[in-house]
Amino acid sequence: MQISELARRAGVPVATVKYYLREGLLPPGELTGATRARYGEEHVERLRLVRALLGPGGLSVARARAVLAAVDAPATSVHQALGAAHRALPEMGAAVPADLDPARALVRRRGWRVAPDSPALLALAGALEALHAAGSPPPEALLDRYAEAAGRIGEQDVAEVPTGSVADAVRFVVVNTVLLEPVLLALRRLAQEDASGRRFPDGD
Amino acid sequence: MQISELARRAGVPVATVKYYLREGLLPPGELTGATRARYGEEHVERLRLVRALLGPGGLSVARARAVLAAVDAPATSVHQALGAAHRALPEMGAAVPADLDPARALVRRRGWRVAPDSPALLALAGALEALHAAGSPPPEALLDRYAEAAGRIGEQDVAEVPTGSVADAVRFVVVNTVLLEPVLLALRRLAQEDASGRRFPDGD
DNA sequence: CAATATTGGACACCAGCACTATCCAAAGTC
DNA sequence: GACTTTGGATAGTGCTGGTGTCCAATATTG
Repeated sequence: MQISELARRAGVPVATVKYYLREGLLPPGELTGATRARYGEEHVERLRLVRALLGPGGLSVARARAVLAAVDAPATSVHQALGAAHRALPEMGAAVPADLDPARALVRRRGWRVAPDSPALLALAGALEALHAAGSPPPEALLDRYAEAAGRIGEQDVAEVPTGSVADAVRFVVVNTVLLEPVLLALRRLAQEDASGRRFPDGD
Repeated sequence: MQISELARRAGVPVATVKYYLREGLLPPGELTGATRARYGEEHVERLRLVRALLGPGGLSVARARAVLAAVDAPATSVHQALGAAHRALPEMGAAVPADLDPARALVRRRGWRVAPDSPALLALAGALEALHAAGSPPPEALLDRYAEAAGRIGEQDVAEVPTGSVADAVRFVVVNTVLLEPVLLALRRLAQEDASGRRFPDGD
């Protein structure tokens, strides 16, 4: 198929497809002449993935490129690939937290073993600092419950990873890590809404 | 104190403080002359809150304005105020999901009572659609576990809300809803990292 | 075979966002 | 009285995620 059909199939303007090709989010089609290239089913899927990562996933183009590079890279082991995918995915607050200790303490209380320079650890420290600066330092007990709930989720995320093919595993991890985030946040808000309705019953 | 001291105290450039004043994120100081205004401690706190919402909280200026308006609005009941704050906080995917049913079904399975037009419900539907489009439709069981974990968190979020003053309650809800999101996401990634290390033990 | 349409590729351009810089006259400060 | 700072207004910046326009080369159609 040609670019116009590819664009139509994924519901994306042709100009935007060209943009993604330029940005390296989409692999080039097979050239069949100076002004003709052929695209396949896999391009349609990839394009849909790109749209999902950029839109609901909330990734920037640059981050999506890094993430997709991790997806494409031939990996040797699942764990290694997961690590690469995770590292490509910072996306979290860019602020450089001054004090990692509260985050480290929380992780230690859970008994989690994580890399000392894990981006998520930095993000956690930054988020805790922001809460402090905003005048609402969260009590330890609350954080522990958050961590417990997050632990369940992370456990389950990893348990679901398919072990058949490394490539499949990586794709699975990337898609689920990114695209289940909005799901989780939306569910939290819905749960809050429900709980609020039960705790403060009135005619809104 | 004057604008320069306010800016210094919060670690923000003066030009940026002026910008926030223009944008209505920060209430104007008390004018003491044509070219002089006085700011108080509450401006420092508010400015820090604004920075936390815009930076780690990930809100846009427009969204932050809406959220802060909800914080400032004199509310009559806690539940009402929470609803207003929640509604000011969409921030979630702007895509208009075509099919709300999967999201509704998930909420119903949990027994949650939420508004049928809740922004979070739309966000959930959109996120589920994105997963589908990306070729990784999540199994129901996985979603149910996510919902269960989210339920615990939402429950706890609401349980912590102070009931003394409505204003305090609103501020608490807004700050915690927004600023605990990055905490939760970071914790999930850390839990994934830990679980991955346990499931796929090797020398990274 | 000629008229028309489409393509890949290059480049310029655009709108929105969060600031940032400059300027000004009025008002403090030393 | 010189110097600095202020609030307020306006314009400009850098970045991001696209769009629009143009081109010669190639299909496709009549």
